[in-house]
Amino acid sequence: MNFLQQAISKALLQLFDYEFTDNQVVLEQTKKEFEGHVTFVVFPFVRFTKKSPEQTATSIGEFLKETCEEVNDFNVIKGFLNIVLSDVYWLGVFENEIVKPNFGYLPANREKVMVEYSSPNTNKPLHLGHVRNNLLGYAVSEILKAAGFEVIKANLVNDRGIHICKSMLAWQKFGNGETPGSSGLKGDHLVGKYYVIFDQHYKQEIEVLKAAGKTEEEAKKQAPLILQAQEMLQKWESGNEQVMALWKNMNQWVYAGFDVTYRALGVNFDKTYYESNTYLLGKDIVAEGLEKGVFFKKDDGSVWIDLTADGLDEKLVQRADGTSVYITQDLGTAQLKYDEFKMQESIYVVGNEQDYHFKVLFLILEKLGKPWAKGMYHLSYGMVDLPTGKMKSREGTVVDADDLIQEMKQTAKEKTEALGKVDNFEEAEKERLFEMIGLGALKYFLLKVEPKKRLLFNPLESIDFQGNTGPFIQYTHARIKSVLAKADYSESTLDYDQNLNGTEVELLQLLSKYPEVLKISAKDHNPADIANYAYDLSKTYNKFYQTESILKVEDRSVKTFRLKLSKHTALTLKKSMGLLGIEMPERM
RNA sequence: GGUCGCAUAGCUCAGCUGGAUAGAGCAACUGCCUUCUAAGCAGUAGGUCUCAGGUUCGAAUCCUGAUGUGAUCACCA
Repeated sequence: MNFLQQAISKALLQLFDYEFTDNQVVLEQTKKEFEGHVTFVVFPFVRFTKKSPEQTATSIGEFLKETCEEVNDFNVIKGFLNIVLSDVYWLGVFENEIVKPNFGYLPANREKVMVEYSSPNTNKPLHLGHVRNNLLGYAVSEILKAAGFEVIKANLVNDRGIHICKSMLAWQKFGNGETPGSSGLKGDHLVGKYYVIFDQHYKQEIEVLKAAGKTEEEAKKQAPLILQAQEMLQKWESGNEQVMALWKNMNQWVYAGFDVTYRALGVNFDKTYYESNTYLLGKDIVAEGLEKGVFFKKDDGSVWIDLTADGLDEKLVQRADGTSVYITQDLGTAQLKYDEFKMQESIYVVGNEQDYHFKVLFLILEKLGKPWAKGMYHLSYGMVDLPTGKMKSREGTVVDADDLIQEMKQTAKEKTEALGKVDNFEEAEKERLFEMIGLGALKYFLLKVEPKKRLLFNPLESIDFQGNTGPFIQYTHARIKSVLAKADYSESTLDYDQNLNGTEVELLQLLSKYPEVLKISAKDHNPADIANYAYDLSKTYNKFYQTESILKVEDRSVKTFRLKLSKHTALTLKKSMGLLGIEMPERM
C-alpha cells in the first residue's frame, strides 16, 4: 500500500499545495458494506484543503484514478474516499509477494531477545495456569523468530527452597521408598503427592499444638514438621550429602515428568537455568548498589532501596543476616543472562500477580545504571480461573495439565468418531489426528485471548470444536488439502485474464495482510493477533469454498488460479498456526 | 486504605496508532449435503460499548472522576 500513500501525498501536494509525509497518510481497509478495498479518510485534511470533505475526497480520487494504473475506480461517501484497486494489482500482489517462499517471514533484524517462560517449581506437577504460561512463551518466541529476531528460549527452574524440602521430608517419613518405577506414578505427580501429604500432617500438628493452648501463629512456627523442613533446608544449603542425594533423586523424577508434559505441549527451551545455581547470585549487585549509593544499609545490617519517589515503597534487597531474597536473586540472574547472551530484549512470561515485583526489579536495574535495563519486559498474563474461583492446589481444585491433555485427546476422539471422519484411517494416523485436534482446541482456546486478560475455564463444559476454535481452522486446512490432492495440483504460474470476484479479492487482500499482522503481533508480544487472523482467514476461505467451485470450473486458467489461491491459503494457515504451536492435519 | 489491571450481545471474545450503521463464535430460531470434507455456508433475533463529565468535525477507543471486579502492597517465591 506504500504506493498509494505516496500517490495520495503527491495528490495533496499538487492539488492543495500542502506537504505531508507519507506516514501521515493513514489508509484503512474499506468496510464490507461499501465498494472498494482501501479507504482514505479526508476529514483531518480539510482544514488545509479549504474544500468540503466531499470535494477534497473527489479530487484526490480523480487524481489517483488518472495517475495510478492500480487504481481502477473510487467512490466518495462524506469524507471517506473508497478506492477500488484493479485485478491486475491484486494478481501482482499474489505473484510477487504471497507466493514467494519467504512470505510471512520478516527479514532478520540482527536483534537478540530472550524469552523466559515456564519456570516451574519442582515440588508439584504442572496445572492449567502453567499451560497458559508455556503456550504463551512458546508462541511469543516463535512469533519473534518469524519476525526476524534471534530468540533464546529460557527456563528458570525453581528447584530449591523450603517447599522442595517439604516434599522431600514427607517422602522420607511416609514414602516407604516409593518411586515412579515402583508405583507407576509419573515423577512430578509422585513428588506433588508428598507435598500434599506434608501439608496434611503439618495441619494435624498445628491442630494438636492449638489444642495444647498455642495460638495459630505459634503453632505454625513450632510444628515439628516445619522445623524439620527448615533444618533440612539448612542441611541442603551446607551441602549435606544425604540431603543432596535425596534432592537430586527426587528432582530427577520431577524432570522426567516435566519432560513428558513439555513434549505433549510441544514446547522446548534453548537454555535452562536452575535456581540452585543462581540463588546466591546478586550479592555483587548488592555491593555495587551500596557503592553507588542506590541502596542503603539499615542499623540491623539489612540492605534496602528507597523507591518512594517513584511511587513505590522501600524494598528489601538483602536480609540482615546477609542472605538473599527473591529479588536479589533475580537481579543476579538478570545480570548473568545478559553477560551470557548480550540480548537487546529480555522478556519474562510471568503471571500478573507479579506485576509489582517486576516493576521494582526493572526500576532497580535502571537505577543501577545497567544500559540493558531498558530492554526488560514483563509479559504479564491474567490468571486462569475456574467458575468456582481461583485454582488452589491445597483444596484440590487445580486442573492438572496431564489430565487436561488426556481429556482433550479423548474428546477429540469422540467427536471425530461420531462424525465418521476416520473410518478409513490407519490406527497410528488416527492417534496423531486426535492429538492434533485435541491439543489444537486447547492451545487455540488459551491463545486467542489477549494475554493480560484473565481467562475463565469451565471443566464441566468441554472446549468447543466449532466456530472460533482451533479445530475449525484445522478443518479448513484439511479441506483445502483434500481439494488440492484431488486436483493433483502442483505449483504453476498463472495466465489469468478473467475478472476476479469479490471473495477472491477478499482472500488475496487478507493474505497480503499477514506480514503486517505478524509484525504487530511481535511488537505487542500478543499471539492472539495471529490466532484471530488465522480464524479470519479460515472464515473467508470457507465462504469462498462454499460459493465458488474449484475442481469443476471449466476455464482452465480460473481453475488454476483458484487452486493456487487455495494452496497459499493453506500454507498461510499452517504458518500462522505453527507460530502458536498448533499442527495442521492433511485430512480430518 | 495506596498502587496496578480489567469492564463491549444471555455466555466467551474481536474491534489496528480516534473515523462510516460496533463485529465474530457459542446458546436460540430458519434454510442449505444425488455437487470439491455440513467440525461448513447463508439468514433471523439479540447492544444506552458499566456510569458521569471532558477533549474533538468525529470517542467503545484519549483524559478525569465514580461504580463493580481482580491482583498486589512479606526479611515467601
